[in-house]
Amino acid sequence: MKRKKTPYVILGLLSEESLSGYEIKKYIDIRFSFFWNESYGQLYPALKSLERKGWIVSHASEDKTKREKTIYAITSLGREELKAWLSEPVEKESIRFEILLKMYFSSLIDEDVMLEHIQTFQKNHAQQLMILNMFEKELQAVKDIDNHGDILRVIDFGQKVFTAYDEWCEETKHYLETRKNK
Amino acid sequence: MKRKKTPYVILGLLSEESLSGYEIKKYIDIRFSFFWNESYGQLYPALKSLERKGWIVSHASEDKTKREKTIYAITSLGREELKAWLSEPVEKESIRFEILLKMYFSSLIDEDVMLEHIQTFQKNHAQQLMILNMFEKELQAVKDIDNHGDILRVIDFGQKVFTAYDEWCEETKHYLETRKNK
DNA sequence: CGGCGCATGTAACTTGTTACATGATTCC
DNA sequence: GGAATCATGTAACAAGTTACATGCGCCG
Repeated sequence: MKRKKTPYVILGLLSEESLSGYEIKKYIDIRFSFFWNESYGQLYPALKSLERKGWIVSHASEDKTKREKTIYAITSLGREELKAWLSEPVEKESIRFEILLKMYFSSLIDEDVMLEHIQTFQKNHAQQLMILNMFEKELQAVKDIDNHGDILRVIDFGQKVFTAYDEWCEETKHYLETRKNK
Repeated sequence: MKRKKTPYVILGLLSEESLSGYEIKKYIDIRFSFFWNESYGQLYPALKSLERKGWIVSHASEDKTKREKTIYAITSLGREELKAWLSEPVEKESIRFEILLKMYFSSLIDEDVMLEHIQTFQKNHAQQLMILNMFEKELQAVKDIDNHGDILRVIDFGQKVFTAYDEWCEETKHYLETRKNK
């Protein structure tokens, strides 16, 4: 059974600090983007639903000089539910790599087109790897965060995987170049 | 804009040989499982829709000793559409790694529970890697398939990535063990 | 003759994306 | 004053999963 996971990302982030919906989205886009994504269409309704269940509570922002926003805070019930979910087995992820599908059937198209695809894929992920390396450096500077080590482990996952991608791209480009010249 | 990709997997497989819906599903489950998946709920309706568009045609199986099945074959129009899709840029994949989300917030739960998660994740992917290694050996034995090299490239992707996963798991297990004993 | 795999399908549901709307505030 | 970003939302749509139904053919 596929369980909705949006509520738990929200709970996770709110377990660290109270945030508005907009801030949660920002947070996910910046920190989690390499392994997670959420759209507003999922996020805002999920916040409403979590509040109805009593897992989170909202209050207006205090800084009256700025535009008011709705800040959400986790409740102790929400914290319990989060812990319960964290303890549950990880569901099998269903991944779809369009690039591999195209590579698999690439004999049907021009090598140069496939090379273009690989090039773009490689560039995109090199970019992501760079960002991760930056994050890692930043994190190593400030060691006072409590889940410092856990975050570094998550970043390391990205670094390992994106490095693997890069190597694959290099080899595959070479393969396609060779195939082209015969 | 997110385009449905099920039709193109079907077209791809049918570009190699004519198959029934059931066979297509089998094929994807076995050969593509590490980077793609389809459910019958997507597959059968997609076949109907592709036939209506004239991208594929169906005919009853010939072997009358066995139970009849509907075999689909790609049309030249379908082949053109497949090629057109293969040439289009690869869309950004939206990946969600539940294991990383749980790792990120793992300070909230017992180390042993998280270790269990990692253990399972590692075991599952080690299994997949083994299967890929098997496939690779099989493929290297029979070199007469036309897109032999492309398939090997796809397999290599899986091998690289799953090896990266395994290393990450080892290091993360070690990290959690250390964290546990302090 | 019972169970498993072959074979095809669909309805109900859940999940996720996109596009749009609205208006405030900030920065140049 | 106009563009960008902050901030919150929703309706319509698209995509994907699950659970179920049905029946054949083969093997032990």
